[in-house]
Amino acid sequence: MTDKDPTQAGNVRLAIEREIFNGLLAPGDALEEGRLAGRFGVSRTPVREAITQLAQAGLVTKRAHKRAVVAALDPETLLELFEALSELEGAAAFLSTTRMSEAERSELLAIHEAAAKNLRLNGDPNEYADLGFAFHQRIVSGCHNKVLIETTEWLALRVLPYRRFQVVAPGRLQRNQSDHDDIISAIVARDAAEARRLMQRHTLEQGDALMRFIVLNKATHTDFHPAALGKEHPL
Amino acid sequence: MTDKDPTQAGNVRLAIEREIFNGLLAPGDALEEGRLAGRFGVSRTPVREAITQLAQAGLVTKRAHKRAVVAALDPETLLELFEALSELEGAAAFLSTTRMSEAERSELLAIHEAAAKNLRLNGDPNEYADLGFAFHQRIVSGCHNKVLIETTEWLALRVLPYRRFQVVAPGRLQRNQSDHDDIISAIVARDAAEARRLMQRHTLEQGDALMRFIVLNKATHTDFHPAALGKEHPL
DNA sequence: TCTATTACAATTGTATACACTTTACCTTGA
DNA sequence: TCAAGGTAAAGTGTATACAATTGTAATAGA
Repeated sequence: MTDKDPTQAGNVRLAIEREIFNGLLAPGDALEEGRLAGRFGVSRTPVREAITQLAQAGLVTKRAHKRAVVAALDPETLLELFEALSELEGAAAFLSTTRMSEAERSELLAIHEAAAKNLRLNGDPNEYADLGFAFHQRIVSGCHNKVLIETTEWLALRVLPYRRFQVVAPGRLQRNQSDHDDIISAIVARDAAEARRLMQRHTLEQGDALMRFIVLNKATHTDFHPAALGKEHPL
Repeated sequence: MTDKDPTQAGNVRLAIEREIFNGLLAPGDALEEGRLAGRFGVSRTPVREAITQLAQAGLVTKRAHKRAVVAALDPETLLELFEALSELEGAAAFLSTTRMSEAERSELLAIHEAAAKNLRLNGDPNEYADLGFAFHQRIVSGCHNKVLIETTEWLALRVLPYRRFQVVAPGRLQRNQSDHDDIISAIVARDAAEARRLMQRHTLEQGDALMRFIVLNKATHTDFHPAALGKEHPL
């Protein structure tokens, strides 16, 4: 357990969050307070508090007197999430174009080039996914608006368990990289409006690609479980 | 207490929320669990759960072993909130222009005209404020994207205690109404891009106007307390 | 055999008790 | 008088016990 947060409720919250992202807890799984309490060696109280926080964050759904379950995103909500996210990331790109410090800009460029190199040399797709995530994250944080950053990351958190699997679609990596190329160009040219337009379209297309992948594979939520997906798709 | 939500934690949460918006609880005020429990006639447990939810929503801040306090928005954060909100409301306006049903559009027009009439006849400013809020709210809900709607309302909630006082600035009402005029025109003309641009600028200017009002009056957060403001500004 | 009703088990919601941390005040010394 | 330390009071964090609600399964009736 992490020792960063002094309160057990916080630790439990992080632990559950981690299990959701790892896939140990898949969307749809029930979160029983008693069982979790036993598993983490605490009483139900901090577990309950952790679940309350996660519910407010949208990662789990919770109705009165019913078991909390890991939020299962139906396709419609998933699309809505990406649409909203695309607007926020587009806005962030717009602001970042003029607000990023020189250091931030060069760091973003370094990440982009590392991703390009990874792609050229057929590197680890997992590493490429991480670099892609870092790319988005840096553009968002570059807008220097804490509220906007928090809000964007809040939404990104909810699609994170799904977003990882977009890269398995054929040709997605190249398309992704060329999108990033264009976005970088706009930022370097200080064309904020163009950066917004490209970033928004890019994120929206990520969502569409993921949706296609889901529909084509008739995949249910649990199929995204890393344990169930790991063998077929060496991500 | 509302009987809609069967759980007491939910009731307490709504009650505290209401007190924050009413001004009974001003930004900076401490939320003591024991005292609130006594006041609402419940134990500390549901109160604590309610506070956890409010903290996650950003309405109160809470650190380990310290008393939770109603979130006090410093001017910088307030500006950031309006900037983020302007992007979201702009995006909603863009989408609503093409997605609103005919019924929704005519309802929006009705609200707008009621506001115009109120202004022409020097009606109750309080009613005008409500109509203005409804105007924004309808444009947001018209985008038919639940995630975007929730996110926008989540941010709007945080500025709500402050947003009401913008109208006291001289000439704000007329300017506000003419902005709404232009937005309506763009929506009626199905010019989504223009609707976005106008809506975004409008919300951003609302924030600026509020900021000016704050700075000019050297107002601290508690000065926004309705009880302290009510006499001077017959809102 | 199927359906509905009822009793019971499992789980959540709330209250209370206790431990730990922080805060405030008071004492004590210079 | 003021600073420093300590002690008590207040408040939060957690555990446990109990109440209330829901899911479930078994039984009775058609």
